[in-house]
Amino acid sequence: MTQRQRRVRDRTERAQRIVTAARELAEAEGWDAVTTRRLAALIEYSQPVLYSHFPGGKDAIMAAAALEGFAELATALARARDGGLAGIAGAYIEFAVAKPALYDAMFTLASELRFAQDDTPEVMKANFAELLAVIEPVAGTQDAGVLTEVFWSTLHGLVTLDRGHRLSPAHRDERLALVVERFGPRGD
Amino acid sequence: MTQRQRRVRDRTERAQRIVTAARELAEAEGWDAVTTRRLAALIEYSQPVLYSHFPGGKDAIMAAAALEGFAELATALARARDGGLAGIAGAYIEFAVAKPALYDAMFTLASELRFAQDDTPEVMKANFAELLAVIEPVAGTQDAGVLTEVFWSTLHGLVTLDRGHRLSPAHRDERLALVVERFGPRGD
DNA sequence: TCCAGTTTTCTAGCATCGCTAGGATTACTA
DNA sequence: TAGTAATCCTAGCGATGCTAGAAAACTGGA
Repeated sequence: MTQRQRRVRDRTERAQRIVTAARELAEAEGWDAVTTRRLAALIEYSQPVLYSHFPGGKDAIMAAAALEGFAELATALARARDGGLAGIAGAYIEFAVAKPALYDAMFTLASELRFAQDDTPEVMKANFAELLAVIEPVAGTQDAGVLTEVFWSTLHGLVTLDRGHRLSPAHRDERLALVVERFGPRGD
Repeated sequence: MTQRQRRVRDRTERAQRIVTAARELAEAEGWDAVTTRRLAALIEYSQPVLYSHFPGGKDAIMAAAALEGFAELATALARARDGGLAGIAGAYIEFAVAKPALYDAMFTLASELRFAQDDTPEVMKANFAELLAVIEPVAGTQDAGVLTEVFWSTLHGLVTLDRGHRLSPAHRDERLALVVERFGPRGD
């Protein structure tokens, strides 16, 4: 029986190696360079092995990578909770800059993952909860949930537009300061 | 000589037909369905003809479509200038909802077009100018240019996250109202 | 009107992609 | 050790973007 346990352990290890290889390759050369053939070569197995682990194919591998990303982003945000608005906004942007391919998998290329659904994984909701925890104290009379959605949208927009060379690189810090000021407690 | 003129006119007309066909197909079935073979069939010419018009291939065709999009967005924003923050924000989101594939070509799939460069087309700058014109009166002591970048990021984030089913569909109007309130003139 | 020369267009094919069927190999069971 | 079951690989399918070289159409001067 212990042999059977070793076999399933080997399988999960290999699944992890696939996702890790995909992430590294994506960060190094972009998701377009992540082909099933290159992945198979990296883990030193043939192509169909990938499909025994991820029946959904390449999309499923990207979704698995994205799920890891959500978990990592959630812990990064939790660590920055004490920093208030500026802290959590900075942590969010820092994550997106440090792992751009992963961020893409999470938000722009995730055709499989859905938010605000019943089957939405907990790790995905955790990110929203972290943002909400920081927004709530400064929401005032406004709906904290909706305000969190807007706050999140601003961060996401800053990240994606900046990466697309749409924003002036010189004003990066200024933008962050403005976000903190605009989403801070109202003066009235 | 007039025959030569007719020939160049035919060529530009055909180039336009290519871009138009690409846009219609993209809005109907997404950019993945826009293949060079289907485009060639739609304009009733063979595949290589596309490359005589757009040496850059499919990416160049998407870039041409994106440029049309920037022009159309600029006029839509200009028309909404009198509506202030709420008007222009609503016009921006309405454009993105009405032409989602075009919006993707402009912002998420445009690997060729660059902002904030010397060779940035005027139509792309015009969009920023329209937003700036509305932000400027409410910027107060803050840098209007940077504030416009943040305001734009918020709109872009709302659009992309909403399309990715990341935001609650029920709160769409509430989010817009919150944006207008947060980016309006400060109360102090 | 006919015939070079130029331009335009098409046929055919290359390399690569995601993905899968079917056979071969290995490991487990009795 | 024979039979069964799980595992893996070879080979190939259809489709993609793109391109070389042949074929066709148009041009302008005898």
